[in-house]
Amino acid sequence: MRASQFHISTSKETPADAEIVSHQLMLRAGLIRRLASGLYSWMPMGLRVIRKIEAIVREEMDRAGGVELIMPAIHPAELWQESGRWEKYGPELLRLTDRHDREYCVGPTHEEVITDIARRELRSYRQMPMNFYQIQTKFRDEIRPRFGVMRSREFIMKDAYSFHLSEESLLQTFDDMHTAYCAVFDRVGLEYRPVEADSGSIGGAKSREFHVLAESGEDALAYSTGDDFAANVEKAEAISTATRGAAKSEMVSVDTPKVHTIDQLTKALKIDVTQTIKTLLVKGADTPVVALIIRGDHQLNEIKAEHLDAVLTPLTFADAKDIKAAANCDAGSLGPVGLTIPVIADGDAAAMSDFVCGANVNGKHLQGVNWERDLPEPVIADLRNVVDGDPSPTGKGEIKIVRGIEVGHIFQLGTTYSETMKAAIPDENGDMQNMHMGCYGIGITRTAAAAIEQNNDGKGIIWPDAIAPFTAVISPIHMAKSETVKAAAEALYKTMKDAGVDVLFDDRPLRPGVMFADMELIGIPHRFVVSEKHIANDQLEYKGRRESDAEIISISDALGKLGVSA
RNA sequence: CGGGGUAUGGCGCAGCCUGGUAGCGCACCUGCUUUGGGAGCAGGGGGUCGUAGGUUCGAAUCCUGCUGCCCCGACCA
Repeated sequence: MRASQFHISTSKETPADAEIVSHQLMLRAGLIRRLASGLYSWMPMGLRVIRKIEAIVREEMDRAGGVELIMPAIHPAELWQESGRWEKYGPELLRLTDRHDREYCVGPTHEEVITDIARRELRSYRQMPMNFYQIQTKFRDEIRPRFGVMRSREFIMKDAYSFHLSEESLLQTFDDMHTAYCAVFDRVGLEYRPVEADSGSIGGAKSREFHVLAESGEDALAYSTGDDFAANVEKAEAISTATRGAAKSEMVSVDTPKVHTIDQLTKALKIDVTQTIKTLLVKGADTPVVALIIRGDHQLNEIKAEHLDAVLTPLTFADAKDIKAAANCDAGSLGPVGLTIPVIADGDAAAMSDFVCGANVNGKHLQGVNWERDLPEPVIADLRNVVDGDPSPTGKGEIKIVRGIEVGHIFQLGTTYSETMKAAIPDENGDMQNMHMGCYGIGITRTAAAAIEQNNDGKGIIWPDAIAPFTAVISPIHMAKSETVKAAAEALYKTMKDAGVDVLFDDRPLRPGVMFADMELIGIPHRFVVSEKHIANDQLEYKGRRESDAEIISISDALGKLGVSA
């Protein structure tokens, strides 16, 4: 591609409302342009990255036995009503009505549509297993789109759905997909980690997320130093090893005016945060509210809390009125002593003795509180986020926390959808069996952003070769003034094109500094500079995007730098 | 959804407090000079100052409504 015939649109200035580096660089490099909140155009330079990621995903999906199709972006409401998700999915589902007053939604995911296809198309166990996939634009009406294409409303996703006669077959495909996903992210060239995850609203049994490791990631991941355990913090089991000490103190009430937070409490009473507990009231499934107890320094894991039978789904914190009704005080003075509502405590909180908590009287806290003696033994459940240094749930090593960007997620759905949508198939004996399903997603556009998040420097993006918009750039110095430079650059361009290199020929009549800065911002991994200086010796200058210095090489060695031959 | 901020040329901003009819940098166009790390000089084009209303002789500026966008929050015990 000749730069003069392409569209390059770079900017020196960082857009004011872009927060994270990938968003800033995508805008500055002219990869994307914003149309409206959470809606982005992929400009020619950016689209090349998307196409390359798609190609890798497609190849690995095909290799793993996937079969590509494409489904509509707009879905009839009936299908979603049939699965029950028309009501369950909530406001993220963009609904619309056509001229005949029929209701539709813009597909945020395609379980309903594919299940409908499967129940019509798959009529014999002999056709199983089947793994359909598509690469397509999705829409989710996020409450708060941010970080550019990292969390946009419209985005490109590869979604695959597998159908099986048996659970064993599903497990096999799940493993195959795991392998395929690793192959994808290996090829894309990113540092990533597969982790155990909660399956969330989609439902189903087991799921695994693929995260690109990056400080700016929205997810916290826990891994073990002792073995290969890795899980999203949402999912990672907190192990309580503490044993309760004997009660040493009497329970006393102390005045704590204006103390509403754990931080204020530890300062006011000059105690360690690990002697305190937090009491959180949430709406209950059978009672108006339920009390959840965790140690003062721990954080409630909302996913774990939501999984408790006693807790209303979705998890909803009690409002001031509910709190007043249950404990006759404000939120800052809550404690478990004397409560008549269900009390569920995290393992570590239940193992405490002589602890401090709110007195359920505004401006008062209780010290020296002990389970059993001062209040009933609580129901014990895992309620908190794991923290750095926790023992690994596998019993080997301890937990470390890193941050990641979720770029892939694979689920075992089981028969959730096939049951509600009646997708059954006769087995060898002619008995109808609900299909077992799996689903597997990769955020194509998010992967591009994650790649930048992980690979950039002060000058701009540093694309991994596999997904760079162009693998190499030829930068001729003052080509307009030098026939020899022009001839040599043209010749090199032809050689590279003929060898199948995805090369950009920067034939724009620009000063060298401008060309270099542009290409470094855009992040082209390999640069070949053709100039009068070296041309007499049949040489040119090569520089890798990550390297600080250029090297002088023979023109005939240029292709070798890219690992290709003519 | 709650709170905060913001809206001025394609982009980034100043002007607003103290009302007098719009300016800077980048980008763009023309010319000359320059030419291996985002050139210099000269000239030029482009803005109903988000929108609707109000106050005023006069509104980018003051007031009100609306809308867009951004940030924070939705973990507080």
